[in-house]
Amino acid sequence: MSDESVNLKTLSERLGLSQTTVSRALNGFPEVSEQTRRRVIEAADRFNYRPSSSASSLATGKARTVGHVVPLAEHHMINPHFADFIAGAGETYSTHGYDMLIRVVPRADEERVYRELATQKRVDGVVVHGPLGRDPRIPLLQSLQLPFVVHGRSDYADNEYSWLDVNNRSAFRRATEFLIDLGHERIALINGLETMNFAKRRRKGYEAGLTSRGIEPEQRYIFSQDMVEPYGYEVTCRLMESAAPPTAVLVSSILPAMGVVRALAERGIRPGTDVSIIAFDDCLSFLHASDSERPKDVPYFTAIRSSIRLAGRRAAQMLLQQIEQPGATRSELWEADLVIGQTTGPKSQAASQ
Amino acid sequence: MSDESVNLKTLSERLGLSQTTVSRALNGFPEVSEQTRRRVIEAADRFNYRPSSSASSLATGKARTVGHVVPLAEHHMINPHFADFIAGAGETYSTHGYDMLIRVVPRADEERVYRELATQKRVDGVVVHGPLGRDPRIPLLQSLQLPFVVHGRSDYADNEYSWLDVNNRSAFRRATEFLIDLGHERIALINGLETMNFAKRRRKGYEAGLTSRGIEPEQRYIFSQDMVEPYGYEVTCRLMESAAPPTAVLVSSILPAMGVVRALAERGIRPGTDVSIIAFDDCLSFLHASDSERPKDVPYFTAIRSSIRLAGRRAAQMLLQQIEQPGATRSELWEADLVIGQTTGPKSQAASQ
DNA sequence: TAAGGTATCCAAAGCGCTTTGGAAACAGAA
DNA sequence: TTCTGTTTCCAAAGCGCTTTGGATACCTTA
Repeated sequence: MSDESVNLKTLSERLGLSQTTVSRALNGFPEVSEQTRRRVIEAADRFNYRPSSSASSLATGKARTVGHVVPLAEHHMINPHFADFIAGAGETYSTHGYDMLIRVVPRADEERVYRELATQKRVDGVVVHGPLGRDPRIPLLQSLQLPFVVHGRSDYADNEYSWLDVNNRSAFRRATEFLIDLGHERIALINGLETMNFAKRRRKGYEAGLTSRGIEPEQRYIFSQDMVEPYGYEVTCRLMESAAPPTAVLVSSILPAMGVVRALAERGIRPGTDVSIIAFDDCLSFLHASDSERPKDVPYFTAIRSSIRLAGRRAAQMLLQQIEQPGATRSELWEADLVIGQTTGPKSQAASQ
Repeated sequence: MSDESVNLKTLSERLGLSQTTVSRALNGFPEVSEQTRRRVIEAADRFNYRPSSSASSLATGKARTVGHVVPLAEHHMINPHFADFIAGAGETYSTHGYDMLIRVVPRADEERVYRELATQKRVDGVVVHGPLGRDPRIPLLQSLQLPFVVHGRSDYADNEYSWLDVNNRSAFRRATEFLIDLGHERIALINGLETMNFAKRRRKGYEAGLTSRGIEPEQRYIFSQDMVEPYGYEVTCRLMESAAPPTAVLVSSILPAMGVVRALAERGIRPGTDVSIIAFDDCLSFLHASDSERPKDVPYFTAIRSSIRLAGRRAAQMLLQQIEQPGATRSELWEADLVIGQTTGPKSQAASQ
């Protein structure tokens, strides 16, 4: 079928054409007749020709690759939400002929890695994950002139950059008010680490919800940690042993929420009946039924929902757009949906005493 | 500090040396004096010089990149275990100066993508995820001469290739026998999709365990689906409503196992006391406490445990080794640990009637 | 002193592609 | 017929690196 390696040179020789013409025919330039173009394309896939990516990116200066630098947390936890975001972004890249480059590095090496990616021209742009309060990566990338999109936001009032975020504040405020309207007053917040910007905004929303209904936020109901299952479990155990256990909890992710459910189950406390739970649901694929065709019945968790996979898709689109026509920074703020499931209900009589 | 773009040419001009010498100094060749080498290295990082990756891979023919092709299932589920595997592999790549390239593509495009990666010389090797019974990717990659390591195994008796796998059969056999020795007889298997090779081996192990103790496997206790949380929930609901509900369940992943717990909790059935559960635990980071320093107390799930993150690390090492000295295929079969937690116990009297 | 080794360095030829600046061929217009 | 404009193609110069095949200087040794 095909020989060793067909490159532009051998292909053009076989066709009796110059490399220029073949290259132009394949890349859709107008200065080649339709007839030869067809001939070239036909030969190209008969000989299974694919341009060497390193050669073309050397020649063009474009890598047709975007980078994702994922910091390795101290305890080597990798954010579980990451997989779905990556899946979404990856779909977009694939359909646009881009590749995804991932570097897993310790926090301390991040800056070096971004510098490397930029000066090596390894990637045409990057997606920034998990922005901090005033994230140093943002000015860094700006100074490196590397296009980027932030998934989330950082607190730079004066600084224009592209981001895609969920309105965490309003989502948590609405959820809190929803619980209060059900009669709940002692509402716990099981939040993520507040070094993450989104966690801070979520607490703000929660507090705004409480104070809007005349309830004073209390420190003993607020928790902040890595969003893993055992965290939800342990916090709930402690809360339920405490003097005035909450009648509702607001949880920053489905993962700790499952821990909450487990802790309650051990104590015979029924979610939705005895204690209400609202979780932030990133629509992680492994927590949802895989046959998406089936008509949805009432979901288990009452949740504030926003698909992280769609976010990945959209963030990737925004980045590609920015790469292809530089300069235009654009941002999007998504509202999350409040979806009523089985884990919320009016404050129970038992708990109210 | 530094000008526009420093490349080999400008750097060597500033140093008053040839490109050859500078290149050799930086790449540790012996034919350059230690003195000039130091001078070159010092200048290189003063000017923030980094060789263009496309140029060097064009010149050397090596991409210093490994590929992971992740197939997009029909229902767009991305395997949750994937994130931790990738994290492990990514660490290894980073410390060895390799990059990780990920392509998320529909199943139907996989072959084309592998061909592309190989003929473009985009990557030096690939990791194959989730091998099927007789996975066509294996002969394909062999014919493409692209180094690869399979995470898992495929059923090619005659065919030598590198793989890294957990001994799923023995793990599930041991777990089954453990349950039988606790007095259980009606043991359900909540398995993954049997198109995946590992799921088949797990069922074999389960059946071997049963028959070794004189129990006939029964179809009604065996389930096979995508390993998501709702799957465990629904199957358990059905099982518990059935005429002869199992007194123990063996679950192929922690994710459906959480669904099992949820279904039991709803019915007031206590795991470990009324019904025993053993789950296969890939040590997913988001299900474990993030402070790994803390002395472990008894884990919640009794589990057959094997860290998928370590597997990722090891698979990456094996691949890099194979890339750097081609030809040597090597394989490893890991035994999983049976870790006793709180979800197993002797068959309860209530259930035995 | 000359011959032979060795330690340093360099010019130039690729790697496989894109793209600039024509050239050739052919058409229609003067 | 000659001139201008189009269409279609090409030769050659990069892109930034590695690497081959010397060259040059500096020591040894006979």
